[in-house]
Formats: sequence, C-alpha cells, structure tokens
Amino acid sequence: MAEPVTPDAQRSPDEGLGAPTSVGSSRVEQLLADLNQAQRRAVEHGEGPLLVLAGAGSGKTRVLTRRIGFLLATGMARPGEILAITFTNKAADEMRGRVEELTGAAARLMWVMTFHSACARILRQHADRLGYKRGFSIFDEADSVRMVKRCLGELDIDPKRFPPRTVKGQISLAKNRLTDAESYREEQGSFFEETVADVYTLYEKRMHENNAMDFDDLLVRTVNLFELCPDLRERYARNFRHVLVDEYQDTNRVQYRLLQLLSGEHGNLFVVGDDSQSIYGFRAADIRNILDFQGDFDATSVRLEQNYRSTQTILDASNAVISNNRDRLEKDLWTDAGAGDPVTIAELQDEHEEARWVAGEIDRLADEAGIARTDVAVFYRTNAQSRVLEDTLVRFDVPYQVIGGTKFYERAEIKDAMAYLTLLVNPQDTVSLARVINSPRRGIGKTSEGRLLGHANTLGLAPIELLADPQRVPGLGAAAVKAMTRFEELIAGLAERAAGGGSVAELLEATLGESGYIEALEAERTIEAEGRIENLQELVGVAAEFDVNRTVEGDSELAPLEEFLEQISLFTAQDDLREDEELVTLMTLHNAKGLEYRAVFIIGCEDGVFPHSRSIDEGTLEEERRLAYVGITRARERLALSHARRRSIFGATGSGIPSRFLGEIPDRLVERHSTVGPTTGWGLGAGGGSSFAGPGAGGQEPTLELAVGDDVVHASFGEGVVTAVEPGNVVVVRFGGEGERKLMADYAPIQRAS
DNA sequence: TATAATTCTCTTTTT
DNA sequence: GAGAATTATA
Repeated sequence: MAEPVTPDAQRSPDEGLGAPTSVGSSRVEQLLADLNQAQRRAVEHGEGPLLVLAGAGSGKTRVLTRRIGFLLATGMARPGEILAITFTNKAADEMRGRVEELTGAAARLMWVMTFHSACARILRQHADRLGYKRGFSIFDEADSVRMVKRCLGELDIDPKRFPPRTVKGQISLAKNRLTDAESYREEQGSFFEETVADVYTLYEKRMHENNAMDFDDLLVRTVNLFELCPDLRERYARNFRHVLVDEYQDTNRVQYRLLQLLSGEHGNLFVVGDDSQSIYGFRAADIRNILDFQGDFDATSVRLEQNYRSTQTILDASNAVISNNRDRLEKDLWTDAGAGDPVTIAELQDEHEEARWVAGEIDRLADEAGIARTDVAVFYRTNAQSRVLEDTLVRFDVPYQVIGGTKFYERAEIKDAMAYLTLLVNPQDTVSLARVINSPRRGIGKTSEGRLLGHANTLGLAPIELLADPQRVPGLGAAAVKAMTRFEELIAGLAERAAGGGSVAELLEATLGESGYIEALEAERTIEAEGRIENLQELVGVAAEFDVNRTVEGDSELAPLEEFLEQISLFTAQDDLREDEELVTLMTLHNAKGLEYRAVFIIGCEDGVFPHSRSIDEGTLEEERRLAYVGITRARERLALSHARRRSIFGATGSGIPSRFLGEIPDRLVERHSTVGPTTGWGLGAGGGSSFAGPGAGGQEPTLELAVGDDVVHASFGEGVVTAVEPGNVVVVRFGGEGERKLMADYAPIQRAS
C-alpha cells in the first residue's frame, strides 16, 4: 500500500477488529495480562496525546506492540489507520510481526517504519506536487558531499577554506531547523555564512535538477508538501488516526513538525522515549522535544520505572552515572532481580592488550558462566576502535559480526553497481552518471565528461539527453563521441529492460555483464579485483533475496527496482544484525541503542576517547554521559568497562587517563582488574591487586611462556599439547576430544601441566 | 588519458 | 595509519 486507504476500501471481514465483542474483550484481557500497572495504563490510554517515559529496560517495545494490539482489538483503530515510527527497519519488521501474531494478517496494512522510509513513501506518491519525479534518487552522505563539492567548484570557492563536508554539515543543520536557503541568507551575517548561503542555494537548485533528495530532504520535503498542499495533509492526518513514535527523545525539529502536521487535530500521538537516552544531538535531535512534550501537546504521561533487564548492580551503576546530569526528567528505576555480579573495571597496557583481555573474557564467560557468544557485545565510541579488536578476535578464532562502520554499500564497486541501477530509474541523476560514465574505462575521461556536463548546463538539458547526440558537444574528439554513443545505447537498453519490472537480480547481472564491468575486473587478475567480483556477487544475492521476498509480499506500488534502491539507501546499521549465529557483536555505542545482551564490554573508557575529546571541547558532556548510560543499560548480567594506559590514535601513541565516567560508578559496585606484573591471570581472581608496574613502552608483559610440545591444562577443555606458537602470545593447543584451539597464553585459563 | 607515486587530511557518533 | 587528492610520469 503506497497511500492511505480510505476506511471504506479497507473494510475487511476479519472478525474481532470491529467494535468490541466478547472475542475482542478477551483479546484485550490477553493483551494486558502480563503487564505491570504503569504499562497497563499506557496501553489502555484512550484518545489524545500520551508521553510514555520509559526508563531503560522497562519494556517499552512491549508497551508499543500491545498498544497497537489494543487499538486494533478494541476497534479504536483499523490497521490502515496506524502509523508507527520506529528507529530501524528491523524493529519495524519485528513489531509488525508481533502485531500480526496478535491480530492476524490485517496488520500488514499498518505503516510501521522509520521516519525516513515513511517520508520517502509519501514523497514518491506525490513527487509531482513538488516538481520532482517519482523515481527521485536518494543521495547518501557521500553523494551529497560530492554534489556540494561540485557546487563549490562551480562557484569558484576554495574547497580548502570551505571543506565540502563542513559546508554540507551547515546546510544540514539549516535544513533541520527548517531554514531554507533564502531565509538562511537573510539571517546570516559573517562572510563564511554568506558563502555557505551561496552554496546552499546552488545545491538546492542542482539537487532539484538531478531529481535527487538527501536524507534531510526526505523529512523536510514532506513537511513542505504538507504545508503546501493542505488537501494532502488533511488526507494523511485523517487517515493516520493513531500515530505512535518510538525513541522519541531522538527526534529533531523537522520530525516534530511532521508529527504536529499529522496529529494536530485528532491529537492521538503516542510517544515513547527516555530523555536519558537522547544521544543524537549532533544530528540536530532536540532533547526539548521530549522535555516539553507534555506542555506542547497538553499531554498526560506515564512513567515506566520497573526495569526487567539488568541486575541491581548494573542498574545502580547506570543510575549513579546519569545522576551527574542536570537536565533530566527524574526517574527511579528499580528491579526485582538480585544484585548479580559486580561491574568489572579493567586497566590494560594498551589497546592490543585490551583486545586480548576482551577475547579472553569472552572465552571465560562461555566456560564459566555459560554465556554464549551471541549473548555478548562489545561497544566502543568510534568505529576506528573496532580494528584492533577484529584482528585479535580473528587470531583467536572468535567469530564476530560488526554492526555499522565502513559498510558494504560504501564500497566503490557496490556504489558503482547501484549507480548504474539508479541511473536507469532516474536519468537526471548526474552524480550517478559521473560515477559510471567511465567505469569501466571506456575512454570518456575527466575532460570529455566535463565538456558534456558543461554543455548540458549551458543548454539547460539533462546530460543524459545530450549523450544520445554527442556531436552537439563542442570540442569532443571522435573517439569520445563514439564512446558516448555506445554508453548511451547501453543505458537505454538496460532502462528498457528495467521498465519491464522483472527480477532485480537479473537486471543487475545484465548490467554488470553488458557494461563490461565484471569483464574489466576479471582482466585485472588481482586479488583485490577478485574480492570486488565477490562483493558484486553478494550484491546480486541481496537482490535475489529481495526478489523472493517481494513476490511473497508483493503489495507495493513501486516498481521493483525503485523499491530495491530505496530499501538499500534507507538501510540502518542495525538492520543487518544477526542473532541466529554464534557471533560476538561489535558496534559503536550509538548503534547499541535499543538492544540488550547478557554480557557487555565497553572498551576505550578513557577521557578523550570516551568522553570524546571533541565533546569535552564543545561542552556536550551530558550527551556523552547519556551515551554511557545507554551502553551500561544494555547489559543484563555482566558488565565490563576497560581502559588502556596507552593507546595509539592517528598512529601516534598517547597515554590515557581513565574516563571520568568510571569514577562516577560507586566503588562498592566495582571489581577492579589490572594486568600488570607477572600474573598468569586466572585463578587469582579478577578482584586482585591493581598494582600497576611499568611504563611499558610497547610493553611486552611477562607471560606464561610456552613452546611447541609443552603439556598444558585448560580449565574446561582439560589436558592438551601445544602444537604451535604464534605472534602475540597465541598458542595453538590440541586437546583430547576438542581438536585444536587457538588460545591466548596470557589470558586463557590454562596452566602448564606438571 | 591512465597509472604510479606522493602528499595531505582526517576521526566522533548516523538516517 | 588509511584514505583521498594531487602531482608526476608514461
């Protein structure tokens, strides 16, 4: 369903969805049965706005799901009248699935999706009202920055003084304040800002010409659409009689405005959030949205304060940390669970030792506490920190998955392939065109490309049109003209095929084949090219999977290719989280939002790393503290925080002092561990002395020295023999029944057999 | 025009 | 210490 269906059109014979019946009321009882009082009050709320202040682990997802079930079961809403905004596509799918269990297949008519997906869907439907075409491209950050850069060039602005990224950032902030280029120019004074205003103006013009939107546009243009076309606003507002929003604390002003436009009249706005978990201020999220919600919408509120996730100790630690923030809505989280284990704070020499320690602890958790890898997550402040960890985990044969970071879809070959497909849907997209016009090499270099774009600009044509008739471009060599004609034929042929609306995977394969892209890679005969081909094959696999799911669900009005492109561009990091395999999960603290694990490690707890030095400079420490709060409260049973004495950043080694957040955790909750001195680690207990010995420049700590042939005893695997010794104190041990395992001599629970 | 070599910048966090 | 961007060379 791509636009709201009128109530008449969606009336279905599905029993139990109409007015409350006996079936309905028993269903309602079922929905409320295992909820606590506060949760029940939230779910049973009548009409009008409600703020659910949900502390960490207080069951907010459950409340949201039940609320939807309640709306449907009592007949307060039909499925098509519900708009539920979640933080990730994955969360949306899960929620839809759960509601489906409660209320049946009609749940598919609900709109459960992220802000960006919902906006894209609305915009596709009414693109013409804003002078866009429905096949508009969605530019990711890299594409947008590229466009900004192009604008800088066109305006003859020095990109050294005005870095494209920075300028894009300014434009983004302006958009998130709903300030258009014109108003921006009026309200700005400095030279810098005036220059940005020039770029902003041109950028908007070019984006429109390219039939392209950036991430901010998806939200802003939807607001524009509703303000410009009251008929549409009314239609959607009337249709979405119940709007529900998860993670409300992270909404920004544009999203706030959108919610206002949609729910202003009926006021059925049900938001769930926790001000203590507001961590997207840098993305213009406005914490006042939640702090002022009650006043703004004249809302009632419900507090969920019982925590069902963590031990008392973990909860105490999180409360102690967050209580150092001034600006917050008081909440008193409590739990029925027992005290549990103390919080571990580990001090290590450097990031390598830190990684080894984490790897060792993960093994130990499995052996001693029966906590499987799936139940373990490691969080860090910046993506760069994952590298050392990954290297170490590979060395120790600990399977893992990294969420976010440098993504599959950012690889050059993947972006190229996607650019081809994008071009088929949106021929006006010159950023995609520029990506593929000479990739693979077909003899259209920078010069020819520049001439083409330049002349298209002067004629006021889309470059793709000119491409069909390249003789019109002055100054082109015969070879270039010929190459362009061939390229145009390629695109035209593929576009025709795309219009047929068949399998995306087949179309992608045809594209990669006919363009000569794969061939060019094969000709390289290098390992890297080999890898790229594999990546592209993986992309074909993704497309094939999409094809299959689509034929199953098959209710979209978008052409398959368009839908595929949109799905990929609005992917969220958490969407590729896997839970069914035995993998340790690695991610940034930001990506950890909304998740939970039996055991959590937070590494790099040093001032400057976490809290990040920039936040210290910019005075956004409270947000960093909330980030710490988010991280800590992800843990159910075990929590370990580590910091290193030395850490190399940018290649240079610096020394770090423990994060101030560590000091905010009361000592009585903590068990300290420090790896210094001649310890073989285990058995001595992690609570031992924290005597820190050496400056350890590049420190090779004393260790259990093992050689090939030595007999050892492992705490859980029993007796074994060393079969190899690898760099970094890794030993390969062959155990009786277990086969061979790689272990860290320093940390694995092994001893020399005597 | 395409490659190789060299210099320079960046690092928060993300849809 | 990696990536992009720029410059030098074929």
